Order: sequence, then C-alpha cells, then structure tokens
Amino acid sequence: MSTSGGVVRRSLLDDLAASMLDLIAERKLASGDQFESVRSLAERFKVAVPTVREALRRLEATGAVELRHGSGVYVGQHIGRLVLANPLAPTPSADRLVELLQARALIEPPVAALAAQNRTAEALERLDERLTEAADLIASGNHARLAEVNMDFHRCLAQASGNATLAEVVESVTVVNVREQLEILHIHGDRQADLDEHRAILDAVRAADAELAERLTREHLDGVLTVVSDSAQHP
Amino acid sequence: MSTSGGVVRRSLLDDLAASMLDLIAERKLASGDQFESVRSLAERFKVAVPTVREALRRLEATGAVELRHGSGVYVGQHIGRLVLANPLAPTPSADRLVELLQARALIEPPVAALAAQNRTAEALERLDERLTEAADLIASGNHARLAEVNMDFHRCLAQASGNATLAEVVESVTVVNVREQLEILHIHGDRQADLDEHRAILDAVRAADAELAERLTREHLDGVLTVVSDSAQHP
DNA sequence: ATGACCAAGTGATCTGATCATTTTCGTTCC
DNA sequence: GGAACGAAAATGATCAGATCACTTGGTCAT
Repeated sequence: MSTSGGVVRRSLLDDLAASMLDLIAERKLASGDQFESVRSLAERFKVAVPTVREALRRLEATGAVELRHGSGVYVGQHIGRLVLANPLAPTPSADRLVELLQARALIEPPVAALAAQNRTAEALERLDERLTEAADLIASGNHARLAEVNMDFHRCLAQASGNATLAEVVESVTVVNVREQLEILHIHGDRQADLDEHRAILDAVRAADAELAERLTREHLDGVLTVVSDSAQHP
Repeated sequence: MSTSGGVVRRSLLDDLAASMLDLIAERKLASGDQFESVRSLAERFKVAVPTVREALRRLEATGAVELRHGSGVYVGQHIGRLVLANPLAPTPSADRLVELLQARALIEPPVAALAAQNRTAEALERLDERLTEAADLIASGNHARLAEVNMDFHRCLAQASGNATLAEVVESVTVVNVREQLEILHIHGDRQADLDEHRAILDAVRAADAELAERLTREHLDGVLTVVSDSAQHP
C-alpha cells in the first residue's frame, strides 16, 4: 500500500482488459457483434500481441468476448453479467449434485412467485414455446435435447421475474450439465410427468397466482431432488 | 459436429487449462499453495511460454490460480467453485443495485432458515466474531471496514447452511462493493440498528429457530432495500 | 542481532516470425 | 445467370528467444 489513497498497483494487463471493456461499451456493441482483431488492438493500445491475447483470454473466461479462429474477436454472451457459472468447474460429484438441487429447490420457488407477479406477454410466449418443443421431443424420443429444453424452461421462468440478477443466479445453477449427471446416476424420471408439472407452473404464472406458482415449483424441484438423492445413495 | 461422439474440437489451450487443473487436483493442492513456475509448466507440457500464460490467465479469471509477480503461480481462492461473481463486472447502476438487493432479499432469508437447522459450533463462533469486530469498528468509526465485515456476516451465515452451492451464490451477490455504491447514493443507514439486527439473527440461528431466523433476515434486508430504493429515486 | 545489499528465481512484456482456419471474391464451368 | 471451385487475404494460434521488473532469501558489515 505505497500509493496514496490505497490504490493498489494495477498491472498493464488489468488496464488493458478494462480498456477493452470500455471500448466495447463506448461502441455500444452487443453480444455476437464483431469486435476488433488482435493485431489491431495491439496497435491501438501500443502493446505487444501476446499481451493483448492474455487480456482477451481473461475476458473470454468470463464470457465477455469470444475468439473465433480465422474469423475474429466477438462480443460474448455473458458481457455485463454480475453472476456467472464457473466455465472451468469440474464435473460435480453426486453429493455436490444433490447440494446443487437443494439450492435450486430453495431459490427457484420464490423466483417463480415473483415471475407470476411480473410476467409479460413475451415471457409467457417464450415459456409456452419451451413446453411445445418439449412435447415434440418427448414424442420424437430425443432425450438429450429434451433435458436441455427443460432446463431452459427454468431459465425463462427466472427471466420472467424481471430481475436480471435472479435470472443470472438461476442460469448459473442450471448450466451444469445435469442431464449427463443424471444419466451417469442411471436416473430416468418420468418425462411426461415433468412436462405436466411445467405446464401447471406456467398456468399458475399466467394466472398471476404467485402462491400457486411457488408451491408447484417447490413440489416439482423437491420431486426431482428426492429421485436424485435416493439414487445418489444407491449408486 | 464432425468428430464421432459429438466431441467438439478442443484447442491446445483447452487441453492445457484442463491439464493444469488436473495437475493441481492430482497433487491435492489447496488454496494458497504454490503451484509451478510458468517456465516449468511450459517444459512439462511441451508448449511455449506465451501459450502457458494464456491458459493461466483463463484459470486466473475464474479464481483457480493466482499469478504473483516475482514470486510464482499459486492456487487461487475460488478453485472448484460452481458459481462465481464476475470479476470483471462493471460498477452497477442504481437500478441494478436495487435489483441485486431484491435478489438478496429473496434468497438469503430461506438460507438463514437452513442455517438455523444445520449450524455447527464453529459456524456460530465465526458469526460471533464478525459481530464482535463490527461492534469495535462502530466504536472506532472505521465505516469502510465495517461495511466489509457486515457483508462477511451474511456470507458466514450462508456457509452455516452447510450447502456450499448456496454459500457460493450468496458470496457472489455480496462481493459487489455495495458499500462504495451506498456512499455514492449518499445513503447512511443506522449502523447500530444494523448490528442489533445481525445480533438478533444470530440468536435465532443459535436457538435453531428457523422460522424466526428467516423472518428476521427478511426484515433486515427489506429494510436495507427500502432505504436504498428510496434513495435511488431521489439522487 | 539487525540492517543494508546483492543475486537467483520468477512473472511481465516485447519482438517477430510461422502455421491453421475462416472468409472473401474472382474465376470457371454448366 | 448461377453454382461450384479455388486462390488470396484476413485473422487467430502457436512458437522461439530475449529483456525488464519484482520478490525472496542469503550474505555481509555493523
């Protein structure tokens, strides 16, 4: 703490990463937009290419940018987020998986209640699309994609709450590839029952019945939790 | 999806980052332990130094490792976590801050209830320490440090729930430097009242009264939320 | 003992080049 | 005219080696 004001020494890399984020903000670039080439950034900031790349790797790890070989640097999907799922997280153990579901069972029900109060027409439509697609996937037997769409239902539900931070939290605890885990644990829940439960939740949200939406979501997740934790004990 | 089994092309960097995490796991290194020098890693994996550094920057961004100039590479504080606070997140706007507090007011009360059920002697002691330190800081007038300790109380409370994932979520939504934000918004809550509320929460947790712990935590956060959202409307 | 100093280890950054992939666009062939 | 092909440009990925800056631990004089 030698500098005045308690300002710690910022490395060149820290400045670079921050400057690049500023540049993206200045230009009002959105997710998916092309940014600038590595060489061009090196010139702009008067630093060497490897240094720019280190800074970009840091941004990349948080989903702020994306590097596509032969194509360019693009703005990432998670730019501006406060809460993130660890992209380098190891495959969770059975215990950790149970813990994760407990966390979801605790967080998501009140989020569903909030969604029932704040839902918009667009959000309801998005949720409806997920259920339609899920029904099709059950019919076609594409269980891998089905699991993904079902997870997406929960994420859309959180988005319907109108609170971006809550949506980020729910997204973070649902990105973990639970499907893969469930298959490893030889768990195969009743897919039709899952769909019916999701339908009931959406109906409650549509009817703006916060209490019901909360209860149904809790029952839904508790049901999943029961199945999984039983299986975790008998591997 | 050209390769069999749906395995997408993994770049050298992906392999490197994963291999380094494996190496850390193999050696059972814990947070704070020294890892290996950049040059040594480059030799071990038969790649160039800049490549190793890119991989390390990626790990660093998620808190898996830490690079200390002139000293070495160390295992980071957040290794193995599933949920993270974005280390590159911009300073949140007033609206975003209100949203963040709403999220906390929704998540933390049930977490407190869980903590009341699962708390250990160690967890209670840690919580007690925070309150003792907070009381000292109020007396000494160190308000900056006080805000940090108060945040830490909430994190310790989440840890007392026994659910690491929930602890990570709560940590993620409390690391944002709310203190700084509050000062910007010219908010100065009643510090003694805050301490008293924290004391009451701890008492409820110690008495294993889940319902009371939940209610007190909700009232506490709703109170903060009210003050902040009022201030956000009158800047 | 204690302090100043120095040297080895290590991260930080630079320079410049080569390889791999994607994209673009002109050419050719139907 | 349009589609398939292929060369060239743009761009990211990786390498090699060198130099600068910081930390640390030991040495040495006091």
